[in-house]
Amino acid sequence: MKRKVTLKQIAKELDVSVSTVSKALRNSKEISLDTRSKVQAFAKLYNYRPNNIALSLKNKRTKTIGVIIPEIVHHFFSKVISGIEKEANNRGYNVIIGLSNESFDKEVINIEMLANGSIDGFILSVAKETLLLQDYHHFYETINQGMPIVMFDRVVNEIACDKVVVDDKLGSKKAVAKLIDSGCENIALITTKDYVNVGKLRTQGYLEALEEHKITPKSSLIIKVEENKDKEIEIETLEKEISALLDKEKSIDGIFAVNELYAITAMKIAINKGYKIPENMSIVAFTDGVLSKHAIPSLSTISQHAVEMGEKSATMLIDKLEELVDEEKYQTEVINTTLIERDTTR
Amino acid sequence: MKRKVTLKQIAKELDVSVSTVSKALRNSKEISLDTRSKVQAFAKLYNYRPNNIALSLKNKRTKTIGVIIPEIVHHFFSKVISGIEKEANNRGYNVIIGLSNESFDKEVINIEMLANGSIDGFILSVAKETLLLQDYHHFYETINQGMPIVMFDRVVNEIACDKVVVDDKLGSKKAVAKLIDSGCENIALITTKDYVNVGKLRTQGYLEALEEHKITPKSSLIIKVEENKDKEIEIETLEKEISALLDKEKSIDGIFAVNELYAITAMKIAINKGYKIPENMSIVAFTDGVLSKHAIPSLSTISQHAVEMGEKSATMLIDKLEELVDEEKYQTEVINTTLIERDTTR
DNA sequence: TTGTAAGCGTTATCAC
DNA sequence: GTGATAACGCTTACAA
Repeated sequence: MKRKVTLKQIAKELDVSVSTVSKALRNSKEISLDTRSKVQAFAKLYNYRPNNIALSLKNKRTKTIGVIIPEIVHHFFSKVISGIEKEANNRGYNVIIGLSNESFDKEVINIEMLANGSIDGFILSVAKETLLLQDYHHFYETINQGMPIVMFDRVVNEIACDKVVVDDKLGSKKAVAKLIDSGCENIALITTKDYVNVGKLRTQGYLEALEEHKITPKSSLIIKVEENKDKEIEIETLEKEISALLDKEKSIDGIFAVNELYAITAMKIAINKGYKIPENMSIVAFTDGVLSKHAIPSLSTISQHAVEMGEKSATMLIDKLEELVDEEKYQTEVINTTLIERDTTR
Repeated sequence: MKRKVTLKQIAKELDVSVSTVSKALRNSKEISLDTRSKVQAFAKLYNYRPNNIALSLKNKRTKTIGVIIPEIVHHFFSKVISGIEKEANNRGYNVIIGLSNESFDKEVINIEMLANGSIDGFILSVAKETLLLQDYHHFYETINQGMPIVMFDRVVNEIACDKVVVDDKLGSKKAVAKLIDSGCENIALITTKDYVNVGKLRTQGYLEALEEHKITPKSSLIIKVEENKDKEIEIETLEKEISALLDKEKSIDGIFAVNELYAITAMKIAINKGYKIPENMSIVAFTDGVLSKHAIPSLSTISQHAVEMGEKSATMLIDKLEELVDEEKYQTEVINTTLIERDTTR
């Protein structure tokens, strides 16, 4: 086993000084061509690679980005990460991942763990619990220490930092408009409670779309799901609510759900109840993922372009780190949504 | 903006030496109680946190694990990561992610990037291209430098390192046995080409299960999918093959597919052709994921316990890093598979 | 009880 | 053209 070789060892072996080796390897013309080639040959032979940690300490930058997300077993977030990773790697950065599991404490711990020199900046999406508690001290502290943050998707408006978001309201409007255009007149909404920002915005989009088309929203057509750590329970509860809704409101001919899973759940129940999709029931979901694509029938969705969100977040962060952009100026990038028409709409 | 405070600054401020501060913070009783509390109070006030990079350099360990996987937008891999992350965090380690995108070059680059001091050890699943090229020099070099590797799922048998695998053959046998037990007599197999190890093993399991039940395998019932970087094309091609197969072999009453997507694809076509599932067509997939769970009807699968694989991998790596286990002794952990019976089997 | 100095691996500055 | 030295932030053996 040959341990990693260091400058010191090369210097000793070749009987020159460490600084000579260092310069020779960077091909400095301070050093004679003779020495240079000798050193370089030796380094190559022993497969010398500079130690990143030493470089980080010296340069006060690690060339790595910290990413904190609520969960990773989630199509949207893993897509965002793949976007971040792609852009980061292109620009010579590594990516270190922390999971908050939607917990405030884990988010704080993860941030503290990474903020002590391990990374140059954060890209993150805020945990639900944090949003609920509205305790943002860890973000403020990080920013105060001069470490830049880019928030994506679940952002905190009042914090001064770069942000990458989707136009949730507009996305919803597109979805609902599609349903209306294809002839739906009684469109149900399946959304989350309002404290999750995106749920709130998507609900607004639904309402506005109806109003713009002179349709009076009826609260009896809206289900607001209480989220549960145990998804099974959440979905079971939702199933009952949907079933009751469809039994009571026979006129429903369209459903807009704020995420794939709610939409799939609704579709399953509708199919069981004998609805023909999309003939007498159309469905659109926010958030495009594998589930929608491979469902039978495949679901029409609003795509959030997650990969693009990741890329954009990384670009913004790295630009700031490399001072290509004014340190004090914060931007909010809005990523477009697109309607993907598949088999649940006419 | 208050930049991060260092030992040096505290020392200067309090007019003591750096080492006194260092010791005081670690509550060494070498230092007078008076000084200790003074230093600790000051450190607390200024929210002092030791710089991880400096510690890493000093200790020659970073307390971070490098994970290299083929893709992250993939239920199995993201589950494994969540397992790794959980165990790593419990033991005070961070996780840094590299994606190979199934490419040999990207795998090599990622490993080289991280192997230069950034991490203490690797957990990885080998890229398909690497498997195909059978060029493993980057693994050998890493191990030679004294950096431990744990391979999971897609492993290279000939490399001496710890491994965590699933018993693919046995898992397949369970799946096929289930089909046979529930009355299927003509079971089709949808698998990958043999160079992907898991595809090969799963095929073997299928064959053995048939033989053990005195059923003669028929090659006409087997589809070997040519994988394609463009999944769309891969699936389109597969759709045609399945359709042709079902048209030709009317007696098929069961399908075993080596992954979810192949199974879903088969199911879609079978449904279109008027088969009733599971009444006259049963389906089981290897690999449990969201797709299976939420498909309509929901798919019976063989679960690989991905989270457990991740946890186990992390445990093995960290045990080795912390020398709780013999450095020279390599183990292969086999994770059990379980049959999850849902609505596509009787 | 406190401080000095060396060392982790690297690079930049300056002296020879 | 080469090398000694200091510095990045921290710990620790040893000296005072």
